[in-house]
Amino acid sequence: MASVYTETPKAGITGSTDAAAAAAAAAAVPPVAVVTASERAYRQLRDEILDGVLAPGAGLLEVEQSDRIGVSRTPLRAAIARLIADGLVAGRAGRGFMVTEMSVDSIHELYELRRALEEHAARIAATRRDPLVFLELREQFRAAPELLLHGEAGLHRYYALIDDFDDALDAAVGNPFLVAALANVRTHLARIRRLARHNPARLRAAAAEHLLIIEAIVSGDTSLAAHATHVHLHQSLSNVLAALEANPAAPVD
Amino acid sequence: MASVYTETPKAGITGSTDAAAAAAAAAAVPPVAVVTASERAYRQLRDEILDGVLAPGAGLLEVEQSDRIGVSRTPLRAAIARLIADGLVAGRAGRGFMVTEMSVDSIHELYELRRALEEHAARIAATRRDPLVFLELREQFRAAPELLLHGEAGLHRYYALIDDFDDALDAAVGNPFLVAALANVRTHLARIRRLARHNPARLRAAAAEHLLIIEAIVSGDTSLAAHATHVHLHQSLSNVLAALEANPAAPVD
DNA sequence: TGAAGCTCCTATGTATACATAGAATTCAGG
DNA sequence: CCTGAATTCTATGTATACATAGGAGCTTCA
Repeated sequence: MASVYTETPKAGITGSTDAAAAAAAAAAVPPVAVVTASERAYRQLRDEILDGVLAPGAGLLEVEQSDRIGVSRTPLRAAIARLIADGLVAGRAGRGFMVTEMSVDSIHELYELRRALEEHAARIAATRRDPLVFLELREQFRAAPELLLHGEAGLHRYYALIDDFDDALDAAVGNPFLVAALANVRTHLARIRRLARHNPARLRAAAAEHLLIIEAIVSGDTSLAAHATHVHLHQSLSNVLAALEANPAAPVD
Repeated sequence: MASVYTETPKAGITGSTDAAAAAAAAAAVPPVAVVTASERAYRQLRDEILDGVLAPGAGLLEVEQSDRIGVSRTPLRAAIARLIADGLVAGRAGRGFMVTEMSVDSIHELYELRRALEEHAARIAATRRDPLVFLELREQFRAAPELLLHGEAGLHRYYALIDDFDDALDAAVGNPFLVAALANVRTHLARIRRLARHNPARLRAAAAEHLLIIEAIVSGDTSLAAHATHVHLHQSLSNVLAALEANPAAPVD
């Protein structure tokens, strides 16, 4: 698709860096910002579901949503079809569609799949990785705890760092099937993260866990990479469940 | 839905007879085959891709396909959207869509994901299985080599048996996320199986490998279940690659 | 003859009108 | 007052007409 940055009307804290990148991309790719209506509808609905703006169980009516987003029913239907494929929306028998629920059971199930995929991915990455990339990541994660002392901006950079790690893992794995499966898991994970965020102690511990995984990958220790990933996911799940226990109410504001 | 057989737009001379038949059918079986047009289009295209009737790399034009299948472009677009989500179809930049290719590399990649998922599933099944189900399956697989001596019909029953095994595995796992990921893998696998079928010796060996997995699951031996699955997948991949080596040409007639 | 530009054409993207099934509501009867 | 059935209403499923982008082919000029 043409432009990567057509949405996010309010982001852009990094300013000039992003602008420069966008400009370079635009120069390289003349067909600017021809994002289709269905793409816009898909991204907006997806973001809103992931952010909890559209709560689990919320009904999605075609006319209502198409009117709200400003596209006709046809592209909106395409968007909903994609969301159904993502598992974020489910069709109700006769009465429209709804945002899928995320029960505690389904969180367990999601993490079970996540374990299978990420442990395997970690093993593979430890074999096929580009050492330089992960050496750089190691430095970043060593400095990560520092980020957590700098408020909201630092938090954002921390999360961006985790995204970088995920990207590096995907690149090292180099397997489109596995990467796609991981992407699907991360989609659902994004809905869960909302519940458990803002826990500095946990984030510091998570950084240390990531660091161990990275060191295992750097040194090519497949077994340690897998086991460290297992431990990390165990701790992550525990944290999520504890957060849910403490705040059983629906996470939507 | 008006009629299930809308494809004859000019029929309708029989009038009352059809109406009576429709009424009788509706009375007898309320949930009558009200398969939507998009569902029909999806299934037909999917089957044709999996069977190789639509060869990898083949172009899919909306008008052409909608005309051929007998639905309008709208439901056909929905069908193609689902196929894209399945990874069976990819959009080409400006020139329509095409059936995705299956290179030797992508076969390796698919089996890498398959290993991750099925080994994990086997472990889980060995823990959560219903013993009776797998004891029954064990009997069936013990008798499986016999099936291979009875021509085409026996072959069909053999493949049906493997489907039963997959279903039992899914049921034992009881994890919608994992089951969905497995289903996706099996979809792509179906395209590969065409290449390597009709090899009685391999099928007999595969039955023995399945038997070992089942026995591990029955006895709750998680480690053996995973390792036996790994071995099975290794042999399966080897067989596929050997078949490809022997017949490098595209399998499509 | 080659290359560059233009035109046409094709195939997707979008909007809208219409058909239809299922749910909710309401009305009638007991 | 409750129950049942018919009706209305709503929301999806489908068809089709129109808009538009991108490429292929042709034409023209050097």
